[in-house]
Amino acid sequence: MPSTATERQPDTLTINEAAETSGWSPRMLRYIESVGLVEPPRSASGYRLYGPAELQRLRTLRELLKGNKLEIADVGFVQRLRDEPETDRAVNEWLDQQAEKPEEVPASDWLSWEQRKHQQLLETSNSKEKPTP
Amino acid sequence: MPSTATERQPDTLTINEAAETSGWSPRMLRYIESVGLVEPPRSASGYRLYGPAELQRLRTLRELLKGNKLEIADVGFVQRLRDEPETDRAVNEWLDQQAEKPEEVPASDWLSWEQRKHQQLLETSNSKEKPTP
DNA sequence: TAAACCTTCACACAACCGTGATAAGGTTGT
DNA sequence: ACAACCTTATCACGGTTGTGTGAAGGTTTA
Repeated sequence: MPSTATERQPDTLTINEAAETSGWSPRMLRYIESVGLVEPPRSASGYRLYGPAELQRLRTLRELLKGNKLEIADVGFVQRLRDEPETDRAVNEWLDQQAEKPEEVPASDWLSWEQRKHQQLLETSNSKEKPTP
Repeated sequence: MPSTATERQPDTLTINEAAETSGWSPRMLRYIESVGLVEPPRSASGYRLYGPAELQRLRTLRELLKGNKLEIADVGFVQRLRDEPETDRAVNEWLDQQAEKPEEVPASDWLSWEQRKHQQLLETSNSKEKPTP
């Protein structure tokens, strides 16, 4: 039989294989995908195909969470703050208000930094579509 | 009777008064304090004393949450990221890994921005003690 | 075709979050 | 001294997170 378009690449793993080599359970791989942290491509019939990049992300995610006392939702929240610079700016402004001992910190430093940051964010973010998984 | 050191300033409110004028319930004022977002000073006998600054923060917090679909814990988490620049850096690096289409974005921009950011953070953060409430 | 995968959906459950209510006890003010 | 506050601590309860288990059904492969 000739090779078709749906043929599996040599180093793409299916979900149970990826689960074994990454340490996550299949259930958690689906959950992590639903949160938007590691979204593997799909085969023509809908199977998740984990490649080396996804496996690497899954392993480093594990270390990230364990090493910093973080939860999956926390990382998802930071991702949301990147996608919504206005929200990020609003929260940071509110927190700045707290530290506002006006004679100690000019605060314009913080503001200009925030502005640079979001400008970079907009310049850098290219093609962030979520095609309704 | 002569004035003592514990005499209340004219524009400091006790918790129930602060609750009425801020819209939060007394319960939530204690909760918000436990999360570390608005920590009013205490009288000699332990009563919370809300001044104009605290009331302002409580009102803007309300708007912040409603306007951005945020929860109290979310704001607390951003505060934690400010207190722990290493954690913030770790999460952002992990998220950068995802967007790493190396031929499109130099990524050194992002890195240098992150470095500027945390340098500013360190320079700016002065006297952040939490005296075990 | 039948086993062994995969898919989504749903029930379950401990742990925590936001919130109220309530109890037991100290403080303030008249 | 007594009412009206304040304090901390606890029970409660619906909602979310992180996780397992299982059902009902498509796909791959021997």
